[in-house]
Amino acid sequence: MSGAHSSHSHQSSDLKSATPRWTAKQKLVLETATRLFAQKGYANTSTSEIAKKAGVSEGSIFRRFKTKEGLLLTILSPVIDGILSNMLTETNRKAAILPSLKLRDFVTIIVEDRTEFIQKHIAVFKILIEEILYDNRIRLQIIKKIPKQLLTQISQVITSLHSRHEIVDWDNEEIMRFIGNNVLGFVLNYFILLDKSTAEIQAAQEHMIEFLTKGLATSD
Amino acid sequence: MSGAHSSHSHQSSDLKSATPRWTAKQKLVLETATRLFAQKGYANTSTSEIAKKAGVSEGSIFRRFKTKEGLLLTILSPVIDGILSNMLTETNRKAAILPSLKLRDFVTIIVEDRTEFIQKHIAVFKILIEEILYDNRIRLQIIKKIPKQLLTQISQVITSLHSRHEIVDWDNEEIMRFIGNNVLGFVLNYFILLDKSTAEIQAAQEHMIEFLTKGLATSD
Amino acid sequence: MSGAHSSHSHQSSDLKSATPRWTAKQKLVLETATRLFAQKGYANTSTSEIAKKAGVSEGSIFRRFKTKEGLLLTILSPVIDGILSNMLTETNRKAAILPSLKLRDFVTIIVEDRTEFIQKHIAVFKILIEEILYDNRIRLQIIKKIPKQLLTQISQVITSLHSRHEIVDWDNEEIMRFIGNNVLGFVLNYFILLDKSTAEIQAAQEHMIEFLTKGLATSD
Amino acid sequence: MSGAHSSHSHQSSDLKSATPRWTAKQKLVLETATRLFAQKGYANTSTSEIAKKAGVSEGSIFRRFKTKEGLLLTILSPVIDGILSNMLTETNRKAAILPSLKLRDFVTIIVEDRTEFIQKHIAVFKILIEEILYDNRIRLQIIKKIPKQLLTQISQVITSLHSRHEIVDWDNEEIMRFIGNNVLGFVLNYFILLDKSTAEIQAAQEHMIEFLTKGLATSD
DNA sequence: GATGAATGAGCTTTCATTCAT
DNA sequence: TATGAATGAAAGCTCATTCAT
Repeated sequence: MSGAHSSHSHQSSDLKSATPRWTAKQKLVLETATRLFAQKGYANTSTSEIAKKAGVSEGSIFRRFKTKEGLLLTILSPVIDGILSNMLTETNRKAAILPSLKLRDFVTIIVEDRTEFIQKHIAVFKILIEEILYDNRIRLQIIKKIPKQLLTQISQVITSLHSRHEIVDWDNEEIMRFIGNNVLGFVLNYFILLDKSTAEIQAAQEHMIEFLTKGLATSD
Repeated sequence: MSGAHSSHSHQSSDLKSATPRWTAKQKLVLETATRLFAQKGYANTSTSEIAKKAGVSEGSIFRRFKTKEGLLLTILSPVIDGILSNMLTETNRKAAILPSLKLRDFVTIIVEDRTEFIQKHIAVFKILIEEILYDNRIRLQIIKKIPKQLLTQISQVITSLHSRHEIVDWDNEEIMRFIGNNVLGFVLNYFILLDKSTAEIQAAQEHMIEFLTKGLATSD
Repeated sequence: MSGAHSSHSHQSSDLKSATPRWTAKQKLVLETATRLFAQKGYANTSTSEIAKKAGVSEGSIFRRFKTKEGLLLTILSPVIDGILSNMLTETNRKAAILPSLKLRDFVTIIVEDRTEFIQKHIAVFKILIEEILYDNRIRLQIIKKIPKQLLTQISQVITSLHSRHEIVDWDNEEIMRFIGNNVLGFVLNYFILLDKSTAEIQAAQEHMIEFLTKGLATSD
Repeated sequence: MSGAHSSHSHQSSDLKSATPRWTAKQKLVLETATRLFAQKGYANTSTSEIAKKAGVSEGSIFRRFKTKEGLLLTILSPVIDGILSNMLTETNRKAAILPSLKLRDFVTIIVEDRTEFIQKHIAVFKILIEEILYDNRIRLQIIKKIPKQLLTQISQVITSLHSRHEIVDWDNEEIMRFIGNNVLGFVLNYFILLDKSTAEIQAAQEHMIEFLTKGLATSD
C-alpha cells in the first residue's frame, strides 16, 4: 500500500526526468509498443502497427529509438534495473531490517512487494520473459546484474535470518531463486493464464506465503 | 490402460506410429525445426532456414505440414498431451500408489519424473512457453486439458495423501501448481539460464525436494 | 571485325554456360538492371523499378542475387575480368605478335579492339566508372587485377616494341595508361557526352591513333 | 607561385564574394558536403549526415539551400564555371600569349595549370564526374558552356600555334579534348586510383607533357 | 512426390523535406 | 533565425506460400 509511492517514483524517473525527456508522442509510442509487445509478442508486432495505433508516423519512431530493438530496450531497461535493485519499498525496507524479524514476516513483505511490482509491470514482464528465452544479449545483460545486486538489500536480510537460525542454510542466491520462481509463477498463473476471482487470488497469495515460510524454515 | 504402455505409445506416436508415419526427411524437418524454434523462437525462424538446414526443399515442408503453424503444432501437440497425461513412468507409478506413501517420497518421485520429462523435451518446452504467452489458441488448448487430466494419476495420489493428513489441505490443482512452478522454474534456471556444474544442479534438485516437502506438509 | 566472335563468346560464357544458368526472367533482370544503372546510376535506380520494368517480382531479384549489390557485381564482374584479360581478339592477337610489327600498327590494333570492347559494354562501363570513384571494394578489386594481367598479352608486345626501339622507353604500365586514358576518354566523349556524326567519330578515332602513335614514338 | 594568388581568388570567390555571403556555419556545411559527396557520392550522402558532421541542424541546411540539389549546385557551379573560363593563371596567361611560344611551352603551361586546378578542386571534380555521367540537367549545363568559352583564352593561343605550324591542324576543340582527357586521366589515376610517391607523380607529369607535345606536333 | 523459382504482402529502416517553437 | 521533432514516401529486403516442372 504505502509502498506504492516510492515504487511509482522509480518508474516515473525513467519516463520523465533525466536528460531524455519524452515528448507526448514518444510517450504514446512507448505505451502503445509496451501494450502490443505484451499482447502479441515483440516479433509479431510491426513498427507500422505501433505507429498507426499510437497515431504517429513510423519515421518518428525510428528517429527517436533508432531501431525496433532500441524501442524494446527503452521499454525493458528500467524494469530490468528495477527487478533486483529496488527490491523493497520504503516502508517494507524499514520493517525488513528489524533485528527481530521473523521468517514469516520476511516472506510476507517480500512476496507482497514483488507481487505488486511484477503486477504493475506485468506487460513488460511478459516481453522480458520472451527475450530472456531467445535473446542472448538481453539474457546476459540480466545475468550480469544478478551478483552485484544480490549483495545488497534483501541479501543482507537473509544473512541476518541465517545468523538467527530463522531460515534454511542454503546460500542467499538459491533462496532468492525459490522466492522468485514462486512469485513469478504465481503472477503468470493468476494474472495471465488463469481467470480467477479476486478472492481466489488473495487466497492463493496467502497460501504461497505459507508455502514459502514452511519451505524455507530451518529443517530442525 | 497400464501406464507404461500408454505412456510409451504417446511419445512414440509423435514420431513413429499411428497413421502418419514420417519419412526420414520429415523427421529431419521436425528435429531441425524444433531445434531452431527453441534456439531463436518460432517467429524468428524462417521456413527457408529450416529447409536449408534440414536439407530439404521448402516446397516439401509445405506439402507435408500445410503451413508453418501446422509444423509448429505437429511439434507441440505430443508434448502438450504428455505434460499431464503421462505423469509417471511405470516404476514411479507403482511406488506412487502404495498406501503407505509418505509426502517426501511422493515429492521425490514426482520431481524426479517431471524434471526428467521436461529436460528431455526442453526444446519443445521453450517453444511452448513462448506460445503460451502470446498465442491464445494454444493457451486455450492447454487450459482446456487441465481439468480433465487432473482427475487422473497424480491427483488420485494427492487425494490419498490428503486423507492420510500427509499434505496441506489445499485443493489438488493448487498443490500441483506449486510443484509445477518449482520444477519448471528449476529446469529453466539450471538448464537454460544458468551455467552450473552437475553437482550444483544435483544439490539444487535435492533442495527443491526438501523445500517442497516442507512447504506442502500439513501445517500441524 | 572477325574478332567479334571470340569477344562475343566471352560475354555469352558469362550469361549462359557454367554452373549458374540464368532463367529467362533472371536474364531479363540483368539486362534491365544494366540499362537502368547506366541510365540513372546505380544509387538512383531502385530494385522496385528494376522489378517493374523487367516484369518480375522484387522478391525474385533478391532470391537470386541476394542483395542489390550482388546484382551489381553479377553485372560488373565479367566486364572487370574482360578489361585486361581479353585484351585482343583472335585476329588482332595474331597480328600483334608479328616480329615486324610497327608502333602505328600496334596502336591501331589496340585502339580499334579496345574501342569496340568498351563500346559494346558501354553501359557496364558507365556503371563501373561510378563504382570506381565511390566504392572502395570494387576499386581495390580492379586494382588488384592490374599487375597480374599486365604481364600477359599486350605487355609482351610492348616489350617487343621496346627491344626494337619502336616505342618510348617508359614502363609498360605507364604506356598502357596513356592508351587507356585516351581510349576511355574518346568513348566517353563521343558516345556519351557529345552528339557527333559517324563521320566525325571516325575521324576522331583516326586522329587518336595518330596522336598516340606520335606521342608514344621514341623521342630520339 | 604568383599564380597561386589569382587562382586562390577564384576559389574564394566561390565561397566569399558576390551577393550571397556565407555565414561561418554555411561555409562549414558547404565544406562538409563537398567532402562527403566526394567520399561517398552525392546519392549516398544524406542531408542528416551532413548536418550532423557540420554541427548544424538539418533545418538550417534547407532554409539556406532550399533542397539537397540546391546544395549540390552551389558546390558545383563555381567549378563548372572555372573549368574553361579561367583557364590560366595570371602569370601563365602572360607567357601563353607570347608570339614566340613553342608547342612544348604551351603544353607545359596548360598541363601544369590545369593539373593544379583539378588537384585543388579534386573533390568537386569527383562529384562533377558522377553528375556528368548521370544527371542530364548538369550535363547539358556544362556542354552549353563549352562553345562560348572555347572562343576565349586558350583557344586563341592554339589558333596562334596553328598559324605558326607549331601544332597539328585539327580543330581547337578536338585538341583541347586531347589535353583535357590526358590531364583528367592523369589526376584521376595518380590522385584517386593509384598510390604513388611524389617522385613518381612528378615523372608521370613530365612524361605526359612530352607525350602531348609529340602527339600534338605537326605531322610533318 | 519432391523441387525450387516465383510471388506479393509486409517488414524495418532511411531520407529529403516541413513546420511549430 | 535556427532548431529538431515530425512526417510520409519509398527504399532494400524477408518471408510464408504457391505451382509448374
